[in-house]
Amino acid sequence: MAFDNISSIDTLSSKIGQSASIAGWVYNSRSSGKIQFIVIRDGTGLCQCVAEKGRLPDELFEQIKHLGQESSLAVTGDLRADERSPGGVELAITDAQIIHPTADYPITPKSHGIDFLLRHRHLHLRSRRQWAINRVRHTVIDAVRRFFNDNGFTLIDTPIITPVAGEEAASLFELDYYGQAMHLTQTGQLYLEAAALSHGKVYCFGPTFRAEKSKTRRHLTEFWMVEPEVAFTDLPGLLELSENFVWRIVADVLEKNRAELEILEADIEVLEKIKPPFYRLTYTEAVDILTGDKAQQFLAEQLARLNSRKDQVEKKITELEAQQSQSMKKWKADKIAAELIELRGELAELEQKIENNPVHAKLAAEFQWGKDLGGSDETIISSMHDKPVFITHYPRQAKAFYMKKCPENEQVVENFDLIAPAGFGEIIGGSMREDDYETLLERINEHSLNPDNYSWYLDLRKYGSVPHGGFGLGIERTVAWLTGERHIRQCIPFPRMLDKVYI
RNA sequence: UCCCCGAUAGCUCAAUUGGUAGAGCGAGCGGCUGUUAACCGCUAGGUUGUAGGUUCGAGUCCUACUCGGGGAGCCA
Repeated sequence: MAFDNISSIDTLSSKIGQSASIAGWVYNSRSSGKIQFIVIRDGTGLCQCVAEKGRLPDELFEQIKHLGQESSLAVTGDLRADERSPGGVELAITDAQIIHPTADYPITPKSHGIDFLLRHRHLHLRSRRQWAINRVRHTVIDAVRRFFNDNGFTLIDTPIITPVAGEEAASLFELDYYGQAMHLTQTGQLYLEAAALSHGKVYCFGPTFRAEKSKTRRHLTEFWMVEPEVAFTDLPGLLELSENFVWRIVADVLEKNRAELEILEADIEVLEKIKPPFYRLTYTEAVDILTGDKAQQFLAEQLARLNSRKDQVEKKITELEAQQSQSMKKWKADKIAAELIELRGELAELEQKIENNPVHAKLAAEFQWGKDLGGSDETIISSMHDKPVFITHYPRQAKAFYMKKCPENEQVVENFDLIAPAGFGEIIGGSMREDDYETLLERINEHSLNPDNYSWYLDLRKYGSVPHGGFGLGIERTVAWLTGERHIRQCIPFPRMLDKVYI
């Protein structure tokens, strides 16, 4: 069989009534004596293929019957519309070529633990959920590039190997560069500022590395970040740029990946509401919310909801366990056992949240003006809103040396974070940059940094300095937010995590 | 670095008070012409993470370690 007559599955619905060939892998198969159903995936979709005894050679029928999951094959047959097929189109097999029969595929159609799946990441990428997430990721990245390219930005690639830290954080991966200590980049920003004074509007997009000891669902040691930098702008201008940018990403994903979002059970209705203007809070206002009655009340309500759900789940578990002790049909007993496993999982998760709730409430209530907002604080603010929230004007002492002091209040800087709604948390961090030579030098000294390491960066303030600023958006966090995936390790094909690289 | 939880068949999980380690999926064989994580029957599959301890007896209790998950701090 030549492959030049192969149709991709996503084009089959326009060919109903015709004969077609597809090539792919066995996603699932069921046999029923003289009729077999094989669901084939080809990277563009799923197609249920039917082998009916008599319509194809007996020998082939037997071969197909014994095909394991993920066997590769090409099949030819007649296309017909059928509601019972997953894609609405069904292929009645008349011929097939088995390309590579597979036995003992490790990832079965039943559930698996995360450790097992990550050890089999090379195969896990074929699963429906991972497939859908990676398609959304593709759209997000495409939207990012299109947005900037369509709006007069020039792509500037910044180095991955850098001699100095972008921010003073010590948690960088160190590299032996011909005997000299270098680091893997944690931001392209400083270089981008140089480029912005050449092109006006620039962006960089690439992998970023952080050696922080953060073991949470929001952290990876290697992740992708896009960073625009704009000359002649101000903080309101940056906020407007960010919200239009995020809006475009959401709109593109909604337009191009509706099917994927449905597979992922993402909340499409909520995403459709994501339109500018986003909410704007200052850091001080955010602190007032956190330490005020509103947040405490919100958390108390959340706790009540969690507890009532916990009671429901516990009651259900007790009921099912009681049923289990009675005699019953085997299939029913199995169903109850499966349900129990799921409920116990949910119960464990609820208990964790119930345990964390008062801790988060305490952290929020006792929050002191001047600290950076913690993960749980962001989650609270995030959960209280249905659209992304900007938080601006953080205390100077909590932020990086290059952020521009606010002219009206020198205790704060002109920066912002964008918090995704519904509890996901920060997806963007950005600021206006200090553009005055003397002030920047002061700030470098304040942070006990060596000015010699920043001489070229300081130079930018000596020759035609202008007000400028930019931000960074984390791709994996954005994908996690849009897809409803709770952990960002699922939002990059091959995740690198604290102390853990599987493949 | 700290706190909590866990480790039982290839995978997901059971195992009552400390008393003969089970089920489903997956694999193999058989049956079934409309299945949707199909179903039904049969078969194979185990050093209960490692090391020690308590006990007549340990998957279950104790100690240490290893690995994994979640969270805090820190950070994007």
